Amino acid sequence: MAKNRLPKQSEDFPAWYVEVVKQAGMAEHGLVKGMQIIKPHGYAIWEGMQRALDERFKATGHENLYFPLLFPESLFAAEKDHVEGFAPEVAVVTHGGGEKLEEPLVIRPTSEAVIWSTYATWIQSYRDLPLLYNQWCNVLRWEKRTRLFLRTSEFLWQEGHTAHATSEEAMEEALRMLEVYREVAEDVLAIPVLPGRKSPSERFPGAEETFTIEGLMRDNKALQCGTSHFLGQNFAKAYDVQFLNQQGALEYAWATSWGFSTRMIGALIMTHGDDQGLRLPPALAPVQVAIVPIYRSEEEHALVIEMSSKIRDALAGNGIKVRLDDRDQHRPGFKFGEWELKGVPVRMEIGPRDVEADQVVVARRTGGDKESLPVAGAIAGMAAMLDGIQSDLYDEATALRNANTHEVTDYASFVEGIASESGYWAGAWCGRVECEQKAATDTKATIRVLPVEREDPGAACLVCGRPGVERATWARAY
RNA sequence: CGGGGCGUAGCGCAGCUUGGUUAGCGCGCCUGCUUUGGGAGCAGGAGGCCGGCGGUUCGAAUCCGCCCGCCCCGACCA
Repeated sequence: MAKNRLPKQSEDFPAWYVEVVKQAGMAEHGLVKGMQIIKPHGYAIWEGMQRALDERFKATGHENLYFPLLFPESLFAAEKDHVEGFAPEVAVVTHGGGEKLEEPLVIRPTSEAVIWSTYATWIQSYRDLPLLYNQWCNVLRWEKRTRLFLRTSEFLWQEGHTAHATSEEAMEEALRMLEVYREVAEDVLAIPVLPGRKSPSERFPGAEETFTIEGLMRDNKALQCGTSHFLGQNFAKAYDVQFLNQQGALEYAWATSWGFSTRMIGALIMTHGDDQGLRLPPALAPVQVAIVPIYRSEEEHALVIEMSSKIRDALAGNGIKVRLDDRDQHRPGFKFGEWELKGVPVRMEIGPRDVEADQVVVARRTGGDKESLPVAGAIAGMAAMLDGIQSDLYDEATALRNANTHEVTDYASFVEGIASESGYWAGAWCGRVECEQKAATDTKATIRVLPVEREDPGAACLVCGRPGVERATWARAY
C-alpha cells in the first residue's frame, strides 16, 4: 500500500485540500496575502480549460480581444448597483511615476465599466450589433478571506461581454453561454452541475438576471462554477450606448456578460480527489499516461527503456499525452505514489518480466486491480480506457451528488436535516427575501439555484407556509 | 473588522516555563557505494540575521514593549 502523506478527506477536508494543492504542485501562496503562484501542473490544467472554452466560444461566433487593466475611478461609478456591489473589493492605484495621480485608477475587478464605456463609441446602428466579444485576463478583488484557487484576490478568468439589439436576443445569449459552461463542466471536467437561475439577492451587481452552474463538492458543500448574466439595458444606460434601429429610433443596447475562472481548478480537485491525491479527468490531464520503468542492472535498464520508448512513441502517435518517467533518482514505488498524487489517469509499469512476455502492467487511477496487457492491445485500447476513466469520474461524482440531494416539504426537517447532513436540499419557496434570509440564518445554507424556467413547486413555502412560487435548491456553499 | 494561534535551515518541528559554551531533530538537498515490481539503506557533507525594532541584563531564540506578516474561526463576499 502507498504511504499516505495527505490528511484524510473524511477527517479534515480543508487540510486535505490545502495539502493536495501544494504537494501535487498545483499552486502556492504568493508574497502578498490572497495572491497565489500557479505552478506548472495547475497552469497546464487551466490551459486545458481555456482550450475547451475558447473553441466553444469561437464556435458560437465570439471573438477575443483585450481591454486595459486600469480605468478611471469616475468611470466605475456610473452604474449604481455595480459600484455598490464591488466597492468593498476594489483596489485603487493612487500613485504613478512617483507622483500622486490627478484621478485614482481602478484595477479591474471585472470589466463591464471599461468595456461598455468603449462600446458607446463602437455602436451607432443596429447593423453594428450584435457584438460578441470575450477576453482572457486577470482581475483583482480585495478578499477578506482567501483560499488557493477557490477565492484569491487575483485570479485568471475569461469574461464575455456581448451587446444586442433586443432583449430576447440578449437573453438567448446568456442562456447559450450557460449551456456552454454546463457542457464544459460535465463533458470536459467531468463535474455534474445544476444549471439554473440565482435568487435576486445573489445576483451579480448590475444584472437583471444571473444564471449559474452549481457543483456539489465531496464535502457536500456547493460551489458556484461559472455565471452568465443578462444585464438588460443597465450598462447601456449608465454608459450611454444607444443605436438607431431599423425604424430610425434610438434604443439602448441589451447586454450580457459571462465568466469562468481558475476557481474551477479548485472545483476539479474537490469533486474528484481522493485520499491518495488528485484524480484528473483524461480530457484535461496534462499527462494521461505515465510510464514507470523498472530495472536492476544496466542491461535490464537498456531493454526496459527501449521498449518503454517505443510504447511512448506509439501512444503519442495516437494523440495520447504520455510521459516516460526515466528519472533515476527515484525508485518505482516513489513514482507510483507521485503520479497518483498528481492525478494521472493511467500508469504503465514496464519491467524485465514485461519485456520478456511482450506485455505491460496497467493501473487505472479510478481504481480496480492492476492488469497485465499485451503491448499491442494496451496501445490500441488506451484511448478507450481513457474514455472509460472520464465517464467513471463523471458517474461517480453524479452518484455522490444524487445520494446527497434531498427533497423536503416542511421547515423542521429541512433545518434538522441540513444540520446533520449537508448537501442539496430542495423545496418550495414563496420568493420573498425574508424567507430566504430566515432560512439562511437558521441553516447557514443559501439558495444555490432556481430552475431556469420558473416551476410551480405545487407546495407551500418551506419557511412561511405561503403558496410556493419557486422550487429552490439550498446548500451550504463555499 | 472581532476572537484564537503561529513566526527558529527549502519544508515540518523541538528548545523558551527556570537567560549562560559551538541552537538541535525529521524530511528534503549534495557526494560515494549498495539498491530499484508500492514512497530504499549505509557513510560522509552543505545549509541559520532564531520575523523586525527597541528595552532589561555581564550575557537574550529564551524576559518585557511596540511593530510586521501569515494561518484558523466568525462577520463580509461576482
